[in-house]
Amino acid sequence: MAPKIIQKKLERNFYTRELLTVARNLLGKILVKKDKDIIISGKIVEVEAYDGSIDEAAHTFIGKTKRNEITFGIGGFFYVYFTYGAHFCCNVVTGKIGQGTAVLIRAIEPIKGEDIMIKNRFKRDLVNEKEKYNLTNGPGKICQAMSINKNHYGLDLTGNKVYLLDAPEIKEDDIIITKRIGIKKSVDLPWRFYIKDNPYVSKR
DNA sequence: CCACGGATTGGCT
DNA sequence: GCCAATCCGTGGA
Repeated sequence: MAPKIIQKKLERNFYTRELLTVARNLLGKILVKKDKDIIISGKIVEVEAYDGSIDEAAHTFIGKTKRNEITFGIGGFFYVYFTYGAHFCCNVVTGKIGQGTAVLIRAIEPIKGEDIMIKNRFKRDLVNEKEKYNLTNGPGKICQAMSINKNHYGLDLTGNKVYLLDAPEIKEDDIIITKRIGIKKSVDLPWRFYIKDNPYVSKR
């Protein structure tokens, strides 16, 4: 019998490290949302880092506000924000108290509950192969697929509603680093990381 | 295939 | 009042 892979929840010390280290190491980890007995999960395949101390695109560049205050706490909490009057996006808070650093999760590859994600996104069955990848290849799409919203703001990722499972590190050669997308300020920082050739990455 | 613009809430100046 | 860490539909090549 094949050995069962033990999936261990990431602990506080994973998140309290430096922003870009956490961002890169988030690739391949499993994002899980548990609501009663319903589990939805997916492998993280694309992320972007944000650091308000030097990065004008970060929500924390203007300092601490009610909206972003969770990111000034210790790493390992969930920062969910609402934007464009329509979409939620989710982030992992990193670092130590007072920093205002977080990693935006931009794309995941569905693992569990794909049928629920399809229903949440399209309210119907898939009509073609393309839609399969259109399920979670963007930050707003992830939140719609997983039903993540303002109720999940500030959740502790070492808790049991939303958390991350450990997984083997992605090899250096399989990580692509580029400028971030969809922003207008600090556009040249190479703080976007994604897994090479993964079909769920939001753009090539 | 690509480019463009509308939707629509809420945070901040 | 401005505008956003997005998504989707439309229209043209």
